Amino acid sequence: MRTRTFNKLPEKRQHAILDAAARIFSQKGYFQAGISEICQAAEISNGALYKYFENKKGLFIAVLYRAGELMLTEAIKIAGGKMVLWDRLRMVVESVIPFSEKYRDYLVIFMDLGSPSMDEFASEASGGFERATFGFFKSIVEEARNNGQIRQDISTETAAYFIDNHLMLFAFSCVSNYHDDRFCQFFGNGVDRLKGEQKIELIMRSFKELLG
Amino acid sequence: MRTRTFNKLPEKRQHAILDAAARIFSQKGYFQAGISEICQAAEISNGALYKYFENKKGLFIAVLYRAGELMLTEAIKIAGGKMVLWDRLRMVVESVIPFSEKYRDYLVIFMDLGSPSMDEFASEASGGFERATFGFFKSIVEEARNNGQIRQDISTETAAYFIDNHLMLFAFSCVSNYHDDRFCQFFGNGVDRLKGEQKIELIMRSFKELLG
Amino acid sequence: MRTRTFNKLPEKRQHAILDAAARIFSQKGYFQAGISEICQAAEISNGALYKYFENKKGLFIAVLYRAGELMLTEAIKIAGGKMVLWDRLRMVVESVIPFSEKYRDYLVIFMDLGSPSMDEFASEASGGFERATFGFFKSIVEEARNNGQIRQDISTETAAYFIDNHLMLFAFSCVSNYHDDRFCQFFGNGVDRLKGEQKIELIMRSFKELLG
Amino acid sequence: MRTRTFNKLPEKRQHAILDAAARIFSQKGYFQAGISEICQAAEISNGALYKYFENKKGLFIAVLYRAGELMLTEAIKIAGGKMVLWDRLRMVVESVIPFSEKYRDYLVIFMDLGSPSMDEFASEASGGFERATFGFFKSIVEEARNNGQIRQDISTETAAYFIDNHLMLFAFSCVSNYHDDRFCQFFGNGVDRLKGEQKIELIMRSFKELLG
DNA sequence: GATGAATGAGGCTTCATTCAT
DNA sequence: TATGAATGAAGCCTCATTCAT
Repeated sequence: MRTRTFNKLPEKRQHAILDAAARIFSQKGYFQAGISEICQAAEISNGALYKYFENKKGLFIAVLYRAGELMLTEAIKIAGGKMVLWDRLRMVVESVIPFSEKYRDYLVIFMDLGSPSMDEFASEASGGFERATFGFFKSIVEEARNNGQIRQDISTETAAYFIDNHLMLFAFSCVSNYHDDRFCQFFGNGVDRLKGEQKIELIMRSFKELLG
Repeated sequence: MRTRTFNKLPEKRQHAILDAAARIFSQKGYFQAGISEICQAAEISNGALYKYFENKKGLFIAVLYRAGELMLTEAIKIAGGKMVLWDRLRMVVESVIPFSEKYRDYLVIFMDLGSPSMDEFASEASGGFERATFGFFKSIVEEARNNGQIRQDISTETAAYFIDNHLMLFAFSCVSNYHDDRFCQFFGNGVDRLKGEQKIELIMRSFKELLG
Repeated sequence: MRTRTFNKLPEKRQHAILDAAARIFSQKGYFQAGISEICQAAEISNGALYKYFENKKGLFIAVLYRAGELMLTEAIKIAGGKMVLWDRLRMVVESVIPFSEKYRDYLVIFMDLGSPSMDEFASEASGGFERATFGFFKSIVEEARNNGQIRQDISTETAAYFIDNHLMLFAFSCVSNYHDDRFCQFFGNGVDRLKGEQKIELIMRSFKELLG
Repeated sequence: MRTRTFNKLPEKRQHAILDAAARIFSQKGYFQAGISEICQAAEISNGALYKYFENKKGLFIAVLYRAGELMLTEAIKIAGGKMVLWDRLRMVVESVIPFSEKYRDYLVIFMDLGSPSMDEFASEASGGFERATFGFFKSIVEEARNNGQIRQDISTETAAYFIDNHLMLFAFSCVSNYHDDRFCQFFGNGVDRLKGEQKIELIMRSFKELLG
C-alpha cells in the first residue's frame, strides 16, 4: 500500500490531487490520460505521484473510490426523511444536474467503467454502489406501493430497474454527447438540445406515465 | 478517403478484415488495440492497412459503419410483417441473444461509443442508427395504442425511450460483465448469473407491467 | 523469437550491431549501458532494436552468443594439428593478446558474467564454452603425459584446471585494470605495468615450472 | 568526507549498517542496489544515510573497506605461528568455507570488483589486500622451499600466484553459481555439485601435485 | 498494389539526492 | 542530528505511421 503517504496529506490536498486526476481521466479516458499531464494538473512531481500510488492503475482506483464516496454522500442527502414517491423521485432527478455539474469528471469516469476495456476496473467500484442504489429504489418503490402511490401490479424489481436505468442514462446524458444526442432524439426534435429542466420534466413524466 | 482501394477487394475479404479488426477492437478497446495486432489477425500487412484506410481512426470508423449495417439488417428482419405488440417485442428481445453471440464484437464496439473518450466517434455512427430505432419503436407503440394493446395515457416518446433503454442495456448485459452484474443485481440474487432465457422473461415482464 | 528480423540483415550489419552493443556493454556494464546509447553506437533507431531483440536482456544474450562464437572460432584455430605441449600452450597464450585486442569488448563482457548480479545470464553462455575448454585442455594434458612431456604424477583435472585458471586470469589481465594490477603485483614490482610479451613469458615459465 | 558523523555511531551500529548495505549490494550488485532498499535493510532513514556518507559511491567504498578489514582479520588469524607448508595451506583452504559463510556478502562484493564496470572502485580496495596476500604467500613459499617441502625449481612468484589464484577462485566458487559450475565441470562430473569438503581435498591435491 | 522493416516521439516508472521540518 | 516526502531526469519499451523494395 503506497497510499500511506497519500493519506498523510491534508484532506484538501488529497481531494485536489484526485480532482485533478479525475479531470484528466474524464477528458481523455484512462488509456489516453498521461501521467505527466495528470501530475502537471495536480501540481505534483511525477515522482510524488508514485509515492502516493503504486502506479497509474492504483491512481485510477483511488479516483474511483473517491467517485463512490461522492455519490454516496449525495445519495445520503437524498435518502433521508419521509416523502411521497413523486417528490422523492423529483428530488433525485433534480439532484442529478447540480451533481453532474459539480462532479462532472467523476461521473464521466464512472460512466467509462461500462466499456469492456475497463472490465478490470469495473468490479473495483460498481459492486457496492449499484447494490446500494438497488436497495434504495427497492425500498421507496415498496413503500409507494403500500401507500397506493403506484400501481399494485408492478413488481419491485421492474420498477427499481426502470428507475435506475432512466436515472443513470439521464445522468450520462448530462455529461456525454452521445447520450445527450440519444435522449434528444427520442424526446426532442433531434436537432436542438434539450435543457436540463426540460429533461427533468420529461423524466418525471415518464415515471408518472409508467408507474402511476 | 483511401477507402476506394478497400472497396475493390472482394466483399468476403472486406468483411473478414473488418471482422478481424472488430475482434481486436472489442477485446482491447480502441486505444489499446494495436495496428500490428489487427493486421496479424486480418492476415494483411501493416502497409496494406494504410492503403485501405487513412489511419487507425479511419479503420475504426469503417468498423462502426459495418456494425451499423449489421444492426440495420437485423432490424429489418424484425421490423417486417404485422404483429401484436407483445409478440413483436418478444421477437426483438429474443433476437438480441443470437445477435449478441454472432456479432458480439460489433456490439461491444458499439457499446464503447458511450464512453466520453470516444466522443469524436460517437457522431460517426450513432445518429443514423438511433434515429432508426426511435422511428421503429415509435411506430409500433403508436400502432399498439391504437389497437388498445397498451395503456392510452402513455406517450409515444416515453414508451419508445423506455423500450429502447431496456433493449440496449439488455444487449449490453449480454456482452459486458459490468452490465451483466448490474442486471443480475436487480433481478437475480446478485450472486448467480441469470441465463439468457431468464433475462428474456424478465424483460418481457417489465414491458408488460409498465406498458400493459 | 524477435531474432527472425535480425537474422535477415546482412551478416556484416548483424556483426556491426552486436559489436556496437558489445562496445557499450563492455564500457559501462550491462546495467549502466543505455539502450539509446547502444542504438546510437549501432546507428539504428530505438524501434529497430526492439524489432531485432525482445528487450535489453535479449540483446545482451545475443552478444553473449556472439562472444561464444568468436571464442570458439579462435579455439578451433588453436586446437588443430599435432604439437608438443609447450608449443601448443605458447600458441594458446600468445593468441590471447591479439584476441583480447581484437575482441576486447566481448572478452570484457564474458568476464562480467562472473559477477553475481549477472547470475541470470551466466548459464546462458558459460556452460558450453567452459565444458569445451575443459575437454580441450584435458586431451592435450593426457597426450603430453603419455609422451612424457609432463610429470606423470599430475592428474588431468588438476593440470587442466590450473591451465584454464591461468589463461582465464591472463586474459582478464589484458582487459581489466583490476586483474592487471593483481598480475603485476605478483610478478612485477607492483608499480610498473608488465607488457604483454613479458606476461607471456611469465605464464609460460609458470606452466613449465609447475607441470614440467 | 561525511564519514565523521558515521564514526560517531557506536561501532555495533556502524557494522550493522555496513552489513545491511553489504547484503543488498551482494544480492543485487552495485548498480541494481537501491539506496532506499539499503536504508530499509539498515533501519535508517534515507536522510541519515546521506549524513553518514557522501553518496552511494561513498557508502560502497565504506563497505569495501569493511570487507578488507574482515579479510585482514581472518588473514592474521591464519598467518600466525610456525607450520609445515601443507598444514598451513590446508588451514587457509579450510578457513575459506566458514569465512565464505560468515562473510558471504562481503566476499561477493569483493568478487564483483573484477568486473570492468567497477574499475573505478577496484583501486579503492584491492591494492592493500592483494599486496598483503602476495607478501604472505611469498614468505611461506620461500620458507617451504628452504625446508625442502616443495620443489626447488619453482620460483616464488609462480607458486604464490598459483596459490592465490586457486584460493581466490575456490572462494568465489563458494559464493557464485558461475564459479561453482566451472569448478565442478573440471573436477566433478559436471552435473552434481561438489561439497565443500570435497573441494578442499581437490584443492589440496592440486597444491601437492604441482608444488610438491 | 503489397510488403514489413524502420522510425522516433512519447508513455510509464524508477531512483539518487535534497531539504523543510 | 534525524526524518522521509519531494524532485525530475533518465531509463526501457511501444506503436502509429512511412517508405524503399
